[in-house]
Amino acid sequence: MFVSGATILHADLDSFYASVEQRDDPRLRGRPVIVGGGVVLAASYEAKHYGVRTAMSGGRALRLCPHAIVVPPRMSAYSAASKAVFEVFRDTTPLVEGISIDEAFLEVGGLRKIAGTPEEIAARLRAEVLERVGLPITVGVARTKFLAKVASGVAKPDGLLVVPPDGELEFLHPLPVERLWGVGRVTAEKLHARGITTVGQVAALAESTLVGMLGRASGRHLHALAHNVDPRRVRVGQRRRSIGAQRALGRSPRTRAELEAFLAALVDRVTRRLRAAHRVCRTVVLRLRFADFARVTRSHTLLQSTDDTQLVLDAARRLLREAMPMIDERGVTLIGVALSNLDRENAVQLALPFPGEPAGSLDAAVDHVRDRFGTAALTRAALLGRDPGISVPLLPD
DNA sequence: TCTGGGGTCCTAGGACCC
DNA sequence: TCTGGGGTCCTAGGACCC
Repeated sequence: MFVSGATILHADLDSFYASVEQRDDPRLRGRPVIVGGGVVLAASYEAKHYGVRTAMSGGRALRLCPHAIVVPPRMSAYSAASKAVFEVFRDTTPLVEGISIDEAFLEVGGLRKIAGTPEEIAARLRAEVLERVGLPITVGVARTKFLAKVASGVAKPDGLLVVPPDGELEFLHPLPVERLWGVGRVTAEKLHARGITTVGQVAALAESTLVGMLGRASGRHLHALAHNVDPRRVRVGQRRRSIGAQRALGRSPRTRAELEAFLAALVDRVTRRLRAAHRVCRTVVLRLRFADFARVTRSHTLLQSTDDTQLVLDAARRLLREAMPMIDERGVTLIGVALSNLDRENAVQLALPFPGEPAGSLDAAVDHVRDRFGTAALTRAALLGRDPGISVPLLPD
């Protein structure tokens, strides 16, 4: 069925973590609440009124709002609240695309006959989230995802805003460029430097001009958004593309042994999550941050996908060892591990008679590849085997 | 301002293939 | 010995989002 009109909802919980805290502790209601410690993870609207913002340092936040109440985060409570809210989403429509712990897109275009107009559905959704979970939520309704997201941002907090299809550019063009999804500090500064502050001014530029300023992808993206061109559908069942964990270390120097212990704990955490999700990874990424806040990554792609703690740890240790000179020189303040290239098998593994079972010998795997996929696949497999200690002969065509 | 933890996507160069 | 075009994969870095 072809659906037109403003049928996409963007539902976004307001100051999510802080709202959960205010819900669970009546003494916090109506008062400025900051969730976090070193940095602000979330701030209630009472705190935002004083200029407190997410990701701000705790010290600065308390200078802006000295009487704020600081509470430590309770991730399991937020996770449970998120699950309950997503249940309400899925009771509203099967077409739910989660974006993060506290926001989602909902397609409601097919529900007009049974559930009413998108605006009616959105109003009911807000009432149900409040009644069933006890949290305020803002909903933007528009014809495109991007515009629905902009609408919810403008309607916050605790609001509902519908952008009618015949009023899209009138709504969009007066807004500041920072409202565009994908425009952060760096891009905003580049635009400001050329005197561009509104979406309308961006829309007046040629795509080639924007590409010249911001690069190909960003330029095209921004050009499309400024003209409200966004053909993306609401998609269910989007899978995660990486899984990571990290730990801030403070400024005190760390020994190699301490770093290895942190690394092992991180690898244990991410591989547990990997297995719980029934996924496998092929690339292990070590993340480091130094005292001057510069960041680097070092990565290694395994010959075969795995969910094994020890194999991932071996790779992570090797990366850490190679990075030690850099760490000794600059001092490390954060260590992290990410697993990516999820569920990407390679030719050798595909060719094994029993996928997941270790090959008896690499020679056997090589024979399988040649027999079943031909020599081209074998050379590809050989490339993947450039790991130290593993040699696969490169055969001529 | 002195900074957490979890993600996504894009770019660019080198190595290699057909 | 020098020459092409189109493509994939890996690695590293960066901007951005919540």
